[in-house]
Amino acid sequence: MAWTEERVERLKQMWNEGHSASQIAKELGDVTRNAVIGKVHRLGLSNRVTPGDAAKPAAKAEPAPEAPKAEPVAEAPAAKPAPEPAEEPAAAPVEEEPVEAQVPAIPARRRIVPAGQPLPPQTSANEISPEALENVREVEKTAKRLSLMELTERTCKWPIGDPASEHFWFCGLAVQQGKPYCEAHVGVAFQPMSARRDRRR
DNA sequence: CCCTGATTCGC
DNA sequence: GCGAATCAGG
Repeated sequence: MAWTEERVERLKQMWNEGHSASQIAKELGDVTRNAVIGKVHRLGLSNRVTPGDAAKPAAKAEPAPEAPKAEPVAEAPAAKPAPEPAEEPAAAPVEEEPVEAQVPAIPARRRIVPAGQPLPPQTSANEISPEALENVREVEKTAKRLSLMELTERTCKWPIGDPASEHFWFCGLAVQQGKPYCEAHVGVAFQPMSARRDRRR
């Protein structure tokens, strides 16, 4: 199918609205995302401001053979439109991003746990947001209940139940890209440092 | 592996 | 002009 004015118009609109090339392709029909991207470029659109895409150096295939000079670019600290958490990691030198807890929040009830493995993380209710916890409970009802052997790189590895009992399995839902857990579990597994300090005592 | 956009180049 | 193939990155 050709690029009629109508379709081009639709393309422009959607592109400017922030839809991805594949989304646009699906919407228009009879075109691949490649076709859309190609058209976008020929139309001179392209570098729109995609949320989540702070700064993308678009150089690669044909790097200028010139000596790479370090330019003293006055780069703004990239004011991210993140109106979500009003959390401030105190006045700490931000190295990368608010350090996340790499390990599921372990219950502080270790002392009453008989010898053995630590309890599965989800068995405790600490300072995680109630909504998140509620969400997790709901999600766990639909868990795939995978065994260790059934886990793959794209299945949520959040443990559910007592590892020593028969009623133990892994969530198994689709993981959030990059993360080891599904969305719901990522929500309770990764806490900002600020929220973790001084739990005990 | 899923996805994103960017670029190249034969058509 | 078109877009598949490919590349680069998340």
